Amino acid sequence: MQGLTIQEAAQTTGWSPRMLRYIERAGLLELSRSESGYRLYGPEQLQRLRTLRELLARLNFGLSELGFALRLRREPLLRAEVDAWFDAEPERPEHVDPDDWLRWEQDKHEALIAASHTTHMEIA
Amino acid sequence: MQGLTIQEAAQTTGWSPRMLRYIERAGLLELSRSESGYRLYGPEQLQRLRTLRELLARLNFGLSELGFALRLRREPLLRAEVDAWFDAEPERPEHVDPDDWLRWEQDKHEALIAASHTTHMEIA
DNA sequence: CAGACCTTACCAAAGAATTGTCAAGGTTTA
DNA sequence: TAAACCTTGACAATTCTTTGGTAAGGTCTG
Repeated sequence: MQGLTIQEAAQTTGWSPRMLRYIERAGLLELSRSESGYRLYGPEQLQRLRTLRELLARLNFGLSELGFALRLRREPLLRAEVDAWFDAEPERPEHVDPDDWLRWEQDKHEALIAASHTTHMEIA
Repeated sequence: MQGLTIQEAAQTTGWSPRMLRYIERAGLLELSRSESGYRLYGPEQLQRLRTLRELLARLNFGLSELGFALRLRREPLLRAEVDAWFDAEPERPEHVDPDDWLRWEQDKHEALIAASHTTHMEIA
């Protein structure tokens, strides 16, 4: 039987079994199955799961967001429409006070979603 | 004073004033401001707001997801890491039962997140 | 100056995503 | 066969996002 069972995989990756199923369900990891339907985690899957943990923690986003990134790669139409929306007619806003981009100390949670946009735009 | 005020913009776009501020805060729309700090919505902004409504409804995703798409374009590092994760060593899973991809009638909410991956993969 | 706007900040209701847990039933292994 | 796994499905606690208010104070217009 090639690969670890879900419980073993959980131990070595730090995810709970519940989450491992969730991640699979979200389309973020493909698994092989044993004859009888058991999930089988190989070295590559384990590696990806560990990397995943790191990514989410380090870059500050969640599974649903990664799920959307996946949609963007799998659905060219979606990708196109989203790109189109972003690229539409920027029409220079005249009055963009640089203050607006430093005024980053505000509402408890609205700050969070906003913060994500600057997270990796260091002082530079 | 070039542009509609937030209340007027709300009326013609279908968003609430609260949401218009939220959208701006999320980095999804840049606005000019009047001398005294009032948000000014020009025709382009109004158009983008209407399009946005459509997009979200039609393609079935939310502001946070679009926010993440924005991060992906603005933060090349993030983009690179996410791409790298997706592209890592696919290691063919031997046993991918096509049933797994039709067994789409399940858990009340887990079905939803999963469904997003097939939404636009018609019968074809 | 009064009324009707606007601003930001905060609190909280409603919804959705995340995560645990348990039940009913099949598999593996000692 | 019994213990210790696995499967899927469901319910539910927790947490995060989305959305609406409301308060305190500034602006615009009559």
